[in-house]
Amino acid sequence: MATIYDVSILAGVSLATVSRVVNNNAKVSDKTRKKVHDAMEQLGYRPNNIAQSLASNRSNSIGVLVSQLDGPYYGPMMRQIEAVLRGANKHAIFAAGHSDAEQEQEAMDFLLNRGCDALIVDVEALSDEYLVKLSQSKTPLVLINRHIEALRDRCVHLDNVQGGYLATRYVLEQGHTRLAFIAGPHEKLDARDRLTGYRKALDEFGIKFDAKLCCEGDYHEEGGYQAMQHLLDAGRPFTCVVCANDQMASGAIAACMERGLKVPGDISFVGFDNIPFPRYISPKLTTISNPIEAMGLAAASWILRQTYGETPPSATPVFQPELIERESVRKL
Amino acid sequence: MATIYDVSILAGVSLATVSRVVNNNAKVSDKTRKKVHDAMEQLGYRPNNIAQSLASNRSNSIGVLVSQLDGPYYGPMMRQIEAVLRGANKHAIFAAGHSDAEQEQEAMDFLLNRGCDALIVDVEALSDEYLVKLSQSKTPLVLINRHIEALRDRCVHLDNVQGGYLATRYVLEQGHTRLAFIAGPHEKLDARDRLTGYRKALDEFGIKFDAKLCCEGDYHEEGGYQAMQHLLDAGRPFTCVVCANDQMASGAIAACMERGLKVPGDISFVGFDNIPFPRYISPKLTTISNPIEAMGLAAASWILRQTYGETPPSATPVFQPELIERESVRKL
DNA sequence: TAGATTGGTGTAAGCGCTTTCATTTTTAAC
DNA sequence: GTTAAAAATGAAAGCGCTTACACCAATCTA
Repeated sequence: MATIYDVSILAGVSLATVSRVVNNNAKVSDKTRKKVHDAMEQLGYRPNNIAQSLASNRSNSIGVLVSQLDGPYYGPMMRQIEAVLRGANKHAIFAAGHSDAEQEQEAMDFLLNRGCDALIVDVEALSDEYLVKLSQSKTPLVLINRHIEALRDRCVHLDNVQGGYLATRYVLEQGHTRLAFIAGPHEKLDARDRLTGYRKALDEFGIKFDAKLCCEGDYHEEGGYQAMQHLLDAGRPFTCVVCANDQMASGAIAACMERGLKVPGDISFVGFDNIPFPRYISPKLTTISNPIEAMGLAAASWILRQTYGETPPSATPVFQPELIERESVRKL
Repeated sequence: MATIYDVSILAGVSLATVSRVVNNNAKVSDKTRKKVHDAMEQLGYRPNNIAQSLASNRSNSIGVLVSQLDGPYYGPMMRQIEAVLRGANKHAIFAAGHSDAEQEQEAMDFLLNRGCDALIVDVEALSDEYLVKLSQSKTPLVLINRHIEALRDRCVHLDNVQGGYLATRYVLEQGHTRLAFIAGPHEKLDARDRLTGYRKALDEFGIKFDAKLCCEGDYHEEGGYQAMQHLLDAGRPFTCVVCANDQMASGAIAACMERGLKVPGDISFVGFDNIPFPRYISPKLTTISNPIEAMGLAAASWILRQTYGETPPSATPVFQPELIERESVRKL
């Protein structure tokens, strides 16, 4: 592999000059620039990223810590982040935290050790204090799916309360009055927020919240399936289930089907997140949009500007959910 | 940040000795080792990965090139790869090739420029010749979902012909004789193989392949949906559809539902890949298993041994698909 | 025309490690 | 107690690049 030295010899200039044309960051005469470009081309020269990083104290890598690398939720976000970063000739190092304090911490250390220039982080178990402290180090940081007031201009998140509210208000408007709720894990902020939105809408319609009709799931199909069994076995009547995400809604619907219940004939469903799959099941799932791709884009752009840009980025916006009306809710 | 130099001063030893204890790769007396460890602890020393890489000509990163970063297929594979690599204190750099020659080439260059120590590659558009040539460079390479005879010991792939065969044989055994097939994109090898398996089973049962009942999709829900519309509109009768993957099967089932056709009452379906979602729709999809996680594991382990291990890895096995019988096929 | 700019280029000192080779210390053998 | 072999350590030369600084020539300014 040709080095910058080889190029400088062939072009008849100094190392420094070659470096300048590679980085395009200082005055070089057109004539010299051409000589260098010709030499680079002739040698098939590729800058050694690692040497660049060491010398410049920049790794050109951004650490991305998410709960999991698979699943319908993080996939699109990662895709967007990768695309934006690669477009800027940076790269992402993805790590999975699995919603567990120890694993999240280990993943953070891993990324920090890797010399990431900045971090995009979606963690649940790490404490606010830790994140605030981390944000004060010189490594830029942006938080996804989390709202910490002290870090508000670097939190990319959805208004989950509003989402829960929209979903619930919609079914109430359709005439349902006996609602059940399949919640996400209570330790997750977004899950709590979605529940808050649910209760807010109930309040607004003067319906009392019934804890017996609120069941906690794991955000996966299986959890929704089991929660639905509980709900059905509890003996309390209801005509509609609001689910804290689409995956649980799918599991819950499967449970109904198994018992011969019609959806939405007997029971109506609203989901949350608008993941691709449930658009293709019958009935098509009415749900709440979650612009995760836009959030990934926002996070990556913010980080690029903050870390490598000349002008600092503006504060990140709070993303707004919207109702996506399909076929899983019956009008009463 | 403390450097190796700081540690050496505090411990009263030379740089070289500190490096030895950090890498644990040469004889160091217990006494010295302890002094160094104490000094490292006291200073909170963390080796600078980038400097290590430059000096040792090892980046400790493995490039992973897949078609896409999202979707039910690659997610689990990436998760597995990340877990294995991180366990070995290496990291993956993921890049998406989008099944397009230009983008795949660009992604390859990107990863190569990044100084990856090895590559795990799932590409469709890049030619066999290119890959063979690449494999002759000093960067170890393993191919996923592809079979190149010259590189057979480093191809991690599923026996897709067998999978297509199993799916088809099963429905034939259930008494179906008029089958349709929704294929994957013909430019993809695995799609062609699955179709080959389908035809093989038809042959075996003495049923003539009918091109009118074979429709190409895009491996996504939408493609399956549209292919199904075609099939239904073609006017040729059939009782069962073999789909080249689960996503298309889901889309196709949605198309049937929309027309009021019962599944499996009117039309039976088999999928392929066993992705999580269709287990939770009604009817539960009968499909062919695809051990993508095991394949990710195999690929990552192979690469670790090949690149950093003392003993070279053995040849990669061909993974075998299995039928997963659920509820979407009616016995005639 | 002297002096001050400015643009273009080169020199060389690192960045924080690894690793070869030489040197010193310890151990074992007699 | 010698002496040779083995074990432990240190000195120093890079790895391929960036960048502060120095330098020289060309261009202005008055």
